[in-house]
Amino acid sequence: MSSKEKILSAAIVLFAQKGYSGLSMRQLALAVDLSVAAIYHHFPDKNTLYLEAVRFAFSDKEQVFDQVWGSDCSAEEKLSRFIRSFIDVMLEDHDFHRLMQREILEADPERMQLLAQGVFTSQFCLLMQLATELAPEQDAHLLATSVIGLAKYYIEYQPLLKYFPGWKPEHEMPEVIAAHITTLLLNSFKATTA
Amino acid sequence: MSSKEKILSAAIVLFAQKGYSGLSMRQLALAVDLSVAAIYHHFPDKNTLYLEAVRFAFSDKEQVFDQVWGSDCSAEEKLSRFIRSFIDVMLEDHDFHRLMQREILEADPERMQLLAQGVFTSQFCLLMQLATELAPEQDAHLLATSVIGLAKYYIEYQPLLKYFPGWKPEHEMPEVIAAHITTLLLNSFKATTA
DNA sequence: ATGACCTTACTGAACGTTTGTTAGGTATCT
DNA sequence: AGATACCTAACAAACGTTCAGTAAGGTCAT
Repeated sequence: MSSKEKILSAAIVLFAQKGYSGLSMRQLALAVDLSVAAIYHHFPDKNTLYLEAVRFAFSDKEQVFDQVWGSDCSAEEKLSRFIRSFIDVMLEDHDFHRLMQREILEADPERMQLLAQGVFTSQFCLLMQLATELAPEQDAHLLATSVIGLAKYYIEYQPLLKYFPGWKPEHEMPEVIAAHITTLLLNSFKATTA
Repeated sequence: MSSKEKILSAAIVLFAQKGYSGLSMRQLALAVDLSVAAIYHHFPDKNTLYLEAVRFAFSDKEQVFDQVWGSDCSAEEKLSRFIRSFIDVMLEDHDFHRLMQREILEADPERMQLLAQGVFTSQFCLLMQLATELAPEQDAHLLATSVIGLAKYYIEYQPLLKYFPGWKPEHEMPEVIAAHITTLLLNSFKATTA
């Protein structure tokens, strides 16, 4: 792995942990065992380093779900598998998830557009297509958003949810969350088509 | 309004915008038209100022939904009203919402516990109770989470969602979002009890 | 009523540290 | 010789924090 890549992947982790202004160039330099000036040899300034780190983190997240869409099973089964894969990815790659949360918080319009069109569009379209298949007379965009929203919320708010009454350890298990969301959605679709 | 309150309410807005390390004491002092030392007269240091600001922001959010729970209508209608109120509050008090997002990102266990038990527990319990009423054989905690998760996601991810294909301006209207979520959930409940 | 005294709310200036960034120099490899 | 990858050392600016001082307001004995 080249120094530049080492810097980028360390930056992803640290920016995700501490945020843009929370991470100093010296801390990053220390983490990759280089001098500060060495970082400035590879990147013109902190801001473009951050942008490149974000782009780097998002670069290989596109084709994770190919096995889901490729499999030839029922639409219901596809939804179930997508939800499960989505939760797994988000739980696995925690840094990616937190970096994304920070980007959403920042909500810079230009970067939002880049993120949407450059990274997630194809997945979102496939999900909308699946939604249309399952509930033809409903708004596909709203439905696709609901699917992702349900899954994302369970993961993002885990640290808070565990302090609410009625919480059980199983509420943090991917298969339990996935099963709950899937049945919730499929039940809803069943009612609308009936 | 006292100087202390003026500092706190300005801090809420600015911490929500820039994050903890993104806001300097000098910037805050400038915003409230006081000297930096004046702030230190009211608060021992930046960290406790932040904590007090968070507590201040969350302090009067408890009894917003009293009219929802107080009204004597069907459980379905109550769910519909709660979702609508929840979305309205989150859209209205944007600073509160962003500050909460930042707190979740930080995910400090002690503060999560404080937030959960001190601020949101009663609302969450009422929502769980409603969920049990609507779908007795399902996990109330998971259901309550789903309700909030659906609503929150639509608001948090608005800046991103608008760049996906199939987006329409109406997807940002509170009544449209609320209606979609409500029917989605009620349909699901209908299927499970049938 | 007045001067002494304490508290409260603030100010300007400074403390030492950390920040992003750069200049100049040194190896290593083509 | 020139490009590449790195270093140490320094820069000004901004950072959180503190200190000494001041002006205003209330309290209280005289």
